[in-house]
Amino acid sequence: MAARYAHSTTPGGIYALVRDGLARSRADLARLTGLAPSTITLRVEELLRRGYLDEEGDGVSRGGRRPRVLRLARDERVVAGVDLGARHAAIGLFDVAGTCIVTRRSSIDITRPPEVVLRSVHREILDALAASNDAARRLAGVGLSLPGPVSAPEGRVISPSRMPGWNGIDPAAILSGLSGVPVRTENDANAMALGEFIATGRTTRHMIVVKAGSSIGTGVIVDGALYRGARGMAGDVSHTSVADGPQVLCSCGRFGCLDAVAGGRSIVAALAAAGVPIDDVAGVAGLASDAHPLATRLLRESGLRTGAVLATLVSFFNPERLVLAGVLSTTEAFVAGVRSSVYDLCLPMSTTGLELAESTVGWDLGARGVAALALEELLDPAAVDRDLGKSPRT
Amino acid sequence: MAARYAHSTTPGGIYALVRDGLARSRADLARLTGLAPSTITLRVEELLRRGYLDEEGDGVSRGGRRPRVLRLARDERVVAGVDLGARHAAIGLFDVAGTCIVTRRSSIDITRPPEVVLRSVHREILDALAASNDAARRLAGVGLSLPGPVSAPEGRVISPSRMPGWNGIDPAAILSGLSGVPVRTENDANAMALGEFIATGRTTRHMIVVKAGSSIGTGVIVDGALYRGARGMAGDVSHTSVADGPQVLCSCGRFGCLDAVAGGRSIVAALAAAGVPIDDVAGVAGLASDAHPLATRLLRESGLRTGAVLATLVSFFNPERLVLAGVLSTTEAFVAGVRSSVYDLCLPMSTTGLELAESTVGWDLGARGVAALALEELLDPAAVDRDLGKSPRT
DNA sequence: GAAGTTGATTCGACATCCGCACGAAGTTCA
DNA sequence: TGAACTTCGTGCGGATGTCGAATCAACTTC
Repeated sequence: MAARYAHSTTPGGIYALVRDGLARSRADLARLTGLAPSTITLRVEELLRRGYLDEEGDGVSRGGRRPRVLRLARDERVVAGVDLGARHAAIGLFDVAGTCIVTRRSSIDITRPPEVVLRSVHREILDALAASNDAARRLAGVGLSLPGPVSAPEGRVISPSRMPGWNGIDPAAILSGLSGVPVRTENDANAMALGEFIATGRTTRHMIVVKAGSSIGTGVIVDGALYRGARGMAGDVSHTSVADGPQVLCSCGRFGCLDAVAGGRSIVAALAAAGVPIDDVAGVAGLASDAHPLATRLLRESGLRTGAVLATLVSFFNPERLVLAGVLSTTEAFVAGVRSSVYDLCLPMSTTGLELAESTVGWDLGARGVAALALEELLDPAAVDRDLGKSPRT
Repeated sequence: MAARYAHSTTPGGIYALVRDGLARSRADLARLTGLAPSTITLRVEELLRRGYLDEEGDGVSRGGRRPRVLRLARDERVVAGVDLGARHAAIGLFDVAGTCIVTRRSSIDITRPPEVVLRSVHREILDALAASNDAARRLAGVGLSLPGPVSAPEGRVISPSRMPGWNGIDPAAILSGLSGVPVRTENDANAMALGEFIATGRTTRHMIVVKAGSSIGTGVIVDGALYRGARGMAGDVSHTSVADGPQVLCSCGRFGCLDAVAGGRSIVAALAAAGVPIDDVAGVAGLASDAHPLATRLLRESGLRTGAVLATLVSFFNPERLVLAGVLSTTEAFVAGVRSSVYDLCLPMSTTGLELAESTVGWDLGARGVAALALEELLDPAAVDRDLGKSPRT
């Protein structure tokens, strides 16, 4: 968070502090930026005059005069966060203040051509917008989360194992062409990490968020910002070998990859082989909640194996939080398995002070995260600086 | 590097740019900071007047007027970088410009009590200083690198497997008490990562440096700065389980840890068991350079196993460079093993653009890195800002 | 030797930000 | 029900810092 708001003394920086909910009054801003109250007054006045900020009325007193609460100026702009899974899409609409207007789920088939999938996504967005009972609202940006590697900074899909026909595609360009608004593409685990980071008040410095669903991936927060690595591939552990795991053939051609021995898809397959045919990963969780013995055992094993890889990552990365998200982590068995492995395989020095928790946000975690990404672009502090004719400070 | 020099428009920032060799002239500073040349003139003038900087004469022309080369003001202050291994200490003395005055190695026994070891280290530093033929020089700071986990920000040694009697110790306090100067403690792999980062011009954004010696550890550079994690434990992979490794009992009580199946100590033990008694890890490298079959095979296996863990880290962290350092990585067999594993186990998307190289710096890599840490404290940009009466900018 | 480049300085104009005093609007406690 | 204290926000003068343009300086190229 320190890193993220290093430039917070510019008008755009002040704007961002309000946008992200870190400051709600002029006094907050003065504290956070270190600027003199008088300076803040001038800056805020300008932002109010230009229509970037709004006053909401008085807040609660902290023992003295009540602060005058600031918020982003309400306007008609709306961003969509779209989290595409293998078979479902989660779509959320948010106003510029980041408040959720509506979320919905719909069925898709990610194996269909990008144009087809994205056209249907676009229709869903427009439909949700129309259903929101405010004709003035208009779409101003989209964040798109995909279940596969996305290169940075280009935003292209790179060799996705579960999305045939998407390799090398730039989905942002397609969806932007359909919708006429800027689109930001991100990997699903990264989107969830960002969503979790925001949901917990942007306070965690170093965090790993695990997306345990059909496949298993991680998103990484370093120093209060999403970490993408050199090419945007950071966090992709689905083809990591699991120590002591069974030598199952993986789609990548190797044996014993995490995805192949612990991913939700592998559990579905194992259940099917045992004569328990279910539709998808959600079905596994359903079975587990009914105390289905085999499903529970498979989930626990999946957790143990996932935990084995996470243990390595925890040792290496020494995060302060490790968050479990995704369908599998809604089951007690999986979570218990992860806990067991991590605490067994990590040295105490790595796990003391480590908070290992399940995400409290539900199925729209990724949509929220990727919407924040779109908002970030829409409400660009640098653009505010430009508008106010200030050169961005170092 | 962007992150490190985000505050570079303050006097201290300008000082740091010169200190770290990124700027050698006023024109360089103007380019790097974005400040107007006139502003740079004023700032530099102040720094010259205050005795922080010096002019060295003219540099080489780039097609126009020759730049007037700036450097840190020469003074009598010297910092020591001390890299303690299990049996040897590497000591380097550096002037404030970071120029190496002298390096030397000496024998130590890290299993002896901290006070004893550090007293001998202190004597060595004073001895080296006395031998440097400049009576005016005086010690002003020490960086201390240790072969075990060091907590951050406290700088205490945490459950080191090879340093009995050091647990919970604050070596900086002891050595500071002996020498009367500030001491900074750091883990050895972190020190090497910093040394490598500096030796390659501070240009790499995301990097993993592997210290492969008696034991195996990593140091991590994120966004151009040493990454320590939540508690300073980042990079410690010595007790990570190796996929498909032999189930050797490790000092931590588990089986198949990286240290136990690939660390130099394990190779020495394996050679001894086979009737090839050698002194230490350096002996293994010696044997390998004489094409000793067993030593070579063991080194290659060690490389393969180390590479297996590194493959996971590369997938997770997506660095732009992976650097091999330490005694083992001076052998072709070990390096070949690492390369083989990494390229076998990583997806191409993680290794395209990955530079996998051996460090070009020798045995004093860690000493250089940790000396830079001491210099950083000694030549604190914030102190310069304070001295010049400027408030540090955001 | 003229033209073009690069490096560095001078100086006036301008914008910014702070310090401080002050006003506004609360809470706490006798 | 005040008095004292706290927190929040504003107005104004002045110190400070930064920039821009012009200029000088010194070298390379042709």
